[in-house]
Amino acid sequence: MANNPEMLDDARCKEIGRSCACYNLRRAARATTRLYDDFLRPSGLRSTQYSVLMVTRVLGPVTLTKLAEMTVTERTTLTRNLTILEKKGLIVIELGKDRRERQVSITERGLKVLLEAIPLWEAAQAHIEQGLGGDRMDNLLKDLSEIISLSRDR
Amino acid sequence: MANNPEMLDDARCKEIGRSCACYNLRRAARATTRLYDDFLRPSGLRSTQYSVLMVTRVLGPVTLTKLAEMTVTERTTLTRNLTILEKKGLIVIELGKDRRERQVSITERGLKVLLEAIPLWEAAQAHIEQGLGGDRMDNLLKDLSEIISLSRDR
DNA sequence: GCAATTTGCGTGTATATACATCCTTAAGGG
DNA sequence: CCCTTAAGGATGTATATACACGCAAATTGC
Repeated sequence: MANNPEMLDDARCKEIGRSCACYNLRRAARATTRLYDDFLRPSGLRSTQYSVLMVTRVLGPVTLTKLAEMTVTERTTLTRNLTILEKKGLIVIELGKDRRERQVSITERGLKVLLEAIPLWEAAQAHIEQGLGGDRMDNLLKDLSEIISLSRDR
Repeated sequence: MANNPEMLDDARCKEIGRSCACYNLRRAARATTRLYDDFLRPSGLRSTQYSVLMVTRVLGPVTLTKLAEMTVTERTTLTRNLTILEKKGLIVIELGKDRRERQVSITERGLKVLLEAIPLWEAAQAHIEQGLGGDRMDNLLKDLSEIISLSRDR
């Protein structure tokens, strides 16, 4: 493979386009996001909102920073995402004992919406899982997990 | 596995969080985007901009719609992304023979910036590729391609 | 116990993303 | 040729994302 930094030929560019982890992960993320958004539409939740709500449900009252770590999201991004869920009445954000912290919890209404959304999510997930096959799916999830770790430590 | 739509127990929620293709693809995409953005910073390009520029370089003068299909992006999203690259002088957008179409081409300046960015991209890519291993990487790219196909046909 | 540092968050700004909707141009049908 | 339909784009609005920067509270060093 030519690696001359002065070279910018067609074949080399095509290879980069084909093999770029970031490009292809982003493309796949956009594609699946549209699929899941489509299925989730009746619930009024977008894919991101569904995920954040579900993680909040699992982690119970949890700080913003912890939630950001779990979801691999910038704190400042999550602040804005949470504001939307709060306005919808699906979560509450309260001051912790440590008054710098914000404790995030799901509300009754949030649980109700989540319960409605789960079958919709399952339909989207089944579409992908059945198409890809269980083994490939498990493998993919492991690879994605590894990719996250690799991207973090540098 | 319990599948009762009334159930919302902890274990089931955790399983959903662990296995959701959309959630995990988005997390991985965010993680890699930060990594690649970090490496690409000296070039002044973000990951998305680098990708669009590279695809434009490969496809030559290409219409907006075609570019949107390739990158799995909404036409309306790409319109805005391209505007930024145009303002930077890295691409030009011209009317085609069919005057509804917009023909997108990379400029000399765009080629120059791309040439600077490629070694930076290679460093980021190497970090992932070496960490994951060539075989797993190839496999991942195939899976992502399949995921895109699956997400499209419904 | 106070000053310096660290930790946890929010805001300003820019980019990225998509849907609904509208405009313009091309293609077809008679 | 005109009318209808389809195709290609742009704009309005909302959400998603991240970095630089600033603020307040907690922690640490001495």
